[in-house]
Amino acid sequence: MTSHRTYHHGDLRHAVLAAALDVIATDGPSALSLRDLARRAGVSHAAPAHHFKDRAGLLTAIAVEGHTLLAQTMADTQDLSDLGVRYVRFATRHPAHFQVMFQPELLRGDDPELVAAQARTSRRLHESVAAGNATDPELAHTAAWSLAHGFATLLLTGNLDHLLGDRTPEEIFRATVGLQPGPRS
Amino acid sequence: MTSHRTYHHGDLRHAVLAAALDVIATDGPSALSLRDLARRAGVSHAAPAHHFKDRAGLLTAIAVEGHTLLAQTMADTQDLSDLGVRYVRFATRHPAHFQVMFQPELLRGDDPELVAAQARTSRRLHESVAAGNATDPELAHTAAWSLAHGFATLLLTGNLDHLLGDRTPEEIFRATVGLQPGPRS
DNA sequence: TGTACATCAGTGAACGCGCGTTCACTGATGTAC
DNA sequence: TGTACATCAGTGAACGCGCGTTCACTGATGTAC
Repeated sequence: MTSHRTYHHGDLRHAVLAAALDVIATDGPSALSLRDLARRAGVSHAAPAHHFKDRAGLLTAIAVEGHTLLAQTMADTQDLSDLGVRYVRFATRHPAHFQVMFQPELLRGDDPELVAAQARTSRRLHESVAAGNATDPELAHTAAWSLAHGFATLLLTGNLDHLLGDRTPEEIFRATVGLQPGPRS
Repeated sequence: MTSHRTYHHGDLRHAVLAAALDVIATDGPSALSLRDLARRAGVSHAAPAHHFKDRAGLLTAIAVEGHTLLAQTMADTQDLSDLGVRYVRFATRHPAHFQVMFQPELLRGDDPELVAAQARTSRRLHESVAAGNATDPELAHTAAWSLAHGFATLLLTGNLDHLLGDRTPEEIFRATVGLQPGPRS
């Protein structure tokens, strides 16, 4: 309700990102259009291109942000199943980011910021697995990642709705992991 | 190269479905357009609507087919980790189906054929878990499904490419499951 | 403190494009008698 | 075996729409002197 319209938006980049996350969380990435985001941000239709060249640029920016958030969420723990819980937490808190960052065909795979952000997440995951001292760290890594990723994906696509009573997704995941112990050492 | 153009295509429904699967496997479901599929099938642009009212109708048909194929692939086994291997096999053999069938916002959720097909798959999964005699079948079911689904998803999005040497995805999954034994009985 | 200039962020009109949808039609096929 | 009619599958012209992109522009901000 800022009635004194300024010519400059002030923080259009963030406004467009926020609108995009909103659209993605509701209708998926395919529903995105730069014109629509401009409309939502109350700005002329050509303005967003100023900040993110095009759709792929915008989605890549979201993926970069997502990797940063994920790496943060997963910091400060060496426990493998706790890492999984945090992975699921990230997915529920940032569903739009999660949905975008693992769909390479939506992104500019060669973007240097993206490459760096992906590397940071990946390193974080590998560190914790290495600390677990498994016989085959690579497979342990894949198993842990698959389990958390599958749970998060099924959850976000509504395929686990029947489990959601009064428990949070994280609690359910914790219980699930309890049944499915980490790799034999 | 059938030069004698007939007015009636003969099997336009299948031709459109095949073209759609091709597009989805290459560029994802968002790249689908009925006009493009008509073009690929060599038919006028309004023809596909005759068979599948619209995009959602087409994708729902694909999801139904996918569930039927998945249920077939998973038939004839009671072993839980074998079930997972078959799940992964299905995903690699029918990547387009797999991509579509778990994205509810693309589908007509109330389509009776779809509901029935989903129920068949779900029943198949639950039967095998029940045979496993776990303390909490519901969680064992979720764990097994998450693991297989996560692996398949990461694989199809190219996030496990670094593991693919001369081994097939199924072999890698088998090794992964070996490290991650089923629920304690 | 004031002025001149460069840079940056956003505007708005215009364009061409591919899309879904509608609609009157036509050719092919199946069925009744 | 032949004819008449209904039904079905596909055609092609037309429409309106939202999109991305381009481009000359204008208002706001920052900096040098």
